[in-house]
Amino acid sequence: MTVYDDIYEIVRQIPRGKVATYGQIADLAQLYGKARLVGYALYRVDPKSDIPWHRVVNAKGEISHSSLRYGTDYLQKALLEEEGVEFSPEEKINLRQYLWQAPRQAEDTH
DNA sequence: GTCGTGACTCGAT
DNA sequence: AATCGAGCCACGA
Repeated sequence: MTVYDDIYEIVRQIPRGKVATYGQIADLAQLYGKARLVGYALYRVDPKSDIPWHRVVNAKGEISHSSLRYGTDYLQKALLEEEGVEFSPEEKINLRQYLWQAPRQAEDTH
């Protein structure tokens, strides 16, 4: 059991057509201020996994990626568009509209 | 064992 | 509004 498992669980809870930021996920995982771990966790995950990694974007609403890995930037944008998420001319997402409103006290379900 | 880097975020200038 | 720097933890060399 690692902190990554919590991150994965949270990412899986992101509803279709919504997006979440690294910082938000980190907060839900009780990792406030450690958003980099979230990015690292998603870096470790494979596109074929059950985790909707494409619904995770940075705080600016843009698609972030390390390097030219699998062209995941385009894939992510395509997947989000299929879910109904619109991109600005600058290829940004309007977080005011599409940001996932995480359930209150998600980290303390018991 | 140390050192550097990374799908990030925030506060201050 | 945009840019710079510091902070956080895990992993690879």
